[in-house]
Amino acid sequence: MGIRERKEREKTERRQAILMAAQRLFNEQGFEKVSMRNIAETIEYSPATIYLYFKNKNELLFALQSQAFGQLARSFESVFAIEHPAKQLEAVGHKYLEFAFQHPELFELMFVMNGPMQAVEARGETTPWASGRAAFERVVQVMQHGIDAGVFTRTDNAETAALMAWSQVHGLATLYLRKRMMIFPEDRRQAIMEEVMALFAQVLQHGL
Amino acid sequence: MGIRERKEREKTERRQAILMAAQRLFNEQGFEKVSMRNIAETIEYSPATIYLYFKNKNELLFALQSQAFGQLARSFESVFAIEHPAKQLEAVGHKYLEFAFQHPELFELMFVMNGPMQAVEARGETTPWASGRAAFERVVQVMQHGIDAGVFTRTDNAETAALMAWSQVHGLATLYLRKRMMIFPEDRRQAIMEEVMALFAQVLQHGL
DNA sequence: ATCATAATGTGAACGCTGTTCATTATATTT
DNA sequence: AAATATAATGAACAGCGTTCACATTATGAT
Repeated sequence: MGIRERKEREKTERRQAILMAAQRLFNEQGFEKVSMRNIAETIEYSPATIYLYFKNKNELLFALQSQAFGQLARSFESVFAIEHPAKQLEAVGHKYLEFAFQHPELFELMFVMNGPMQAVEARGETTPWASGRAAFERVVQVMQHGIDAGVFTRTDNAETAALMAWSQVHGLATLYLRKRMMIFPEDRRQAIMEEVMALFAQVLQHGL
Repeated sequence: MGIRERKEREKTERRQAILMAAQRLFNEQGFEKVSMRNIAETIEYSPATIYLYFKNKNELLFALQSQAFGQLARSFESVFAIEHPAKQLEAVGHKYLEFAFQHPELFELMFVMNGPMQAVEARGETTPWASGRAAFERVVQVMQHGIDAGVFTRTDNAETAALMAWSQVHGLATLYLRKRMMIFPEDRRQAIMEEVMALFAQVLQHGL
């Protein structure tokens, strides 16, 4: 009897439907419109029903965040075709920025919102933050490649160097997305960001 | 008749009392507890009364944010005593991190929350974001000093270079405060951040 | 001192939020 | 067909920002 299997399959299908509805709300309406009631409405369920599939909103956001980090990590994959380590690292940085600009609301979920991380904390130390770690690991990999190739010689710690590069680009992205670039004229913001990216690439080579 | 003056003074005093109450709530209870109702309760007023002194919550947050940026800018002042440009810049970075760690909730208000920036947007293009600009200007000043002294030679654009340095430290601070350092073991996080800061200082000198 | 006017403060309400729980409806098993 | 297990829901709670008709208090003019 495949009833048990069908039930399970249907259950995960409904779970996925909830996640997709939430993702759509994120992308189309912004994170502020992602309420349990709005999600419920788009899948034509009662708000209470969602709680049969997710313990609470934080867990739902966590699941969504994990998916989003998967997307980001996948978007990094193409850069492994590039050989020159410095160019490769630069490409990762631009992929990161591209993702941030194309999915600002998902980016917010991944790096700004409290909800998903509270879910991680609530789960205790048993389950680490796997999706975030996996995405970061790709950058570490790129950095290690540069160290092994003898292009980056000032450190042998790929993790620290990767975090430095990540922080640089992440800082730029968040300052922009959180509207803190308002100190610059609107028509100059894009150009300034590109200048910063170019300057950082140069600094990595020769210093400032 | 100094009645007019007294009235005005009393009005600004009450406005200030509201801001102080809000600031206290920020620092002691966290940004989530800063509700109009909680602010009203701590100054023993009705929630509706606050709207006689601030158009809405966003404007209140904006006023608070401006004060906080003033604090940050003031905390930068001591570094101007340092002569060597690289050391000076490094000191600014550490002051920034120090501020972020000592006032995480204010930092959130300054760099993460939407409210205050929505107030800026609502005011239209007439009033720029002065408090943020002023704080950034100090970093530009430090960077310009380094360029003029011939220590930083790879660019003559102090603003771009300042934004690069700001982004680097800001990215590190936000990743930490937004709990995205969870990919590292808890007891290693502090050390890793210091390693990144040290590495960046080194990279500014010689590249990676 | 009395009265009109201006300034200041408030209670109650609206629609929104996440979440819980007793109840109802549906599907499966006996 | 009856009993049981699964799935879904309506209603409620306490919180949120905000508005507005109303009440209170302080000022100015007579």
